[in-house]
Amino acid sequence: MNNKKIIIGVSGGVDSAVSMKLLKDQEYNVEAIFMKNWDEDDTIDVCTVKEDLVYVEDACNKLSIKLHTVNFSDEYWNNIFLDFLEKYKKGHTPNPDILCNKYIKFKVFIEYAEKLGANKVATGHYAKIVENNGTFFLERPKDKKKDQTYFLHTLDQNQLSKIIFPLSNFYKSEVKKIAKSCNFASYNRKESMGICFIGNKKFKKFISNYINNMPGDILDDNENILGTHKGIFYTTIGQREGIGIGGIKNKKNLPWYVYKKDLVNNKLYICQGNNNKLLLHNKLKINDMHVIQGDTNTILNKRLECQIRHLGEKHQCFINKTTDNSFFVESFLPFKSPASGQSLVIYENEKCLGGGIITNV
RNA sequence: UGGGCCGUCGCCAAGCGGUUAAGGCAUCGGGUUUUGAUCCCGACAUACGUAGGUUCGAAUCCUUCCGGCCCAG
Repeated sequence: MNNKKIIIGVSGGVDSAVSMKLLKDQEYNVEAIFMKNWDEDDTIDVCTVKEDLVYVEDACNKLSIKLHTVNFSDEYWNNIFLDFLEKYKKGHTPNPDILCNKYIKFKVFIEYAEKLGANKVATGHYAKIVENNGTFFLERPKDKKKDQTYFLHTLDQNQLSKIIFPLSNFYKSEVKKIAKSCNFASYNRKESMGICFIGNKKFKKFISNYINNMPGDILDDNENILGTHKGIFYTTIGQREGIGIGGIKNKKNLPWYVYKKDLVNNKLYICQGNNNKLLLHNKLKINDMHVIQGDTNTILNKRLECQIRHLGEKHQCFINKTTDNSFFVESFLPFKSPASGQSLVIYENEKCLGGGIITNV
């Protein structure tokens, strides 16, 4: 039993608590790690870390699992947050949670687990890992509505070989039932959302602490000035909320969406209607392409599927290499409001093949 | 200064004598979502530029004034 030592990363939510329980049932020697990746004194207010820890301790106690607490704030700051800020300052919209999985949850965390004598780690992600003759594949989980492969597409063979996702064949509803039967305090806890270190609903306020926002013009596609924005960094492509443009004479009664940001002139361009052509793009340029298995040639010139956001619309697509070593992804169904900095993730049936960063359109 | 038009929620905008004064946008609150967004649901004018009048009854008719626009000048 002791050679089946596994370290599980826990968050305080039901998913990781139930994952512990499932691993325990499989007679693993389970120990838990609660990662702290942010020093809460830097956040705006709400410190959820303490509260999370209460739930974690509750589950660990009920399962008699040893709990370790680690602080990866420095690693997080250096590997993720600085990059995150850098991208934002360039007008991109990065996805820190993807980087967090790549550099923290499945790198620093694995290294730490190995020091504790475990050769396997687990998390409560909804995703599946399948091994075939020594090659590991990342696949969509049973519960398609909770599919988190989008956030995990940067993992490599080495990482996948060490990970177990206990929830790969469970529906969320089943997980909740198990949590209830185990009497975990977290069983009906509200899901936490938003970037891990910010929490929900505070994004603009948060980002303004790190980036200077200057007011500027809001224009339509004919260069008519429609209003003033509070700062171009507050916004992202496809955004509706917060633009503050009301009804305008001789314009349609449709909401306005950001379709372009002009960093140089600090101008924000908006258009009306969720399906406005200005928001739609059939071809995206992708950088930093990562492929989970094999090399990037394996994804070229064949019909694949991709999505540009978590749980987003699935696009049939073809991928080509560009002359400058980037990739073009073409889709018949246009991508709606693609934002540079966001990730495009590629699939073939149930398999997640990898993905890259949208650079421009 | 003559002539014409117009002033209804933060913004657009219906209503033209009896309506609980449409609707959209914005905003706010909630739901969905381990990024940013999107999306969904809910809230949101006892009040119709002002002061009088007509009428059983006015945002709707008349007059005063205030404000804005257009054409003449």
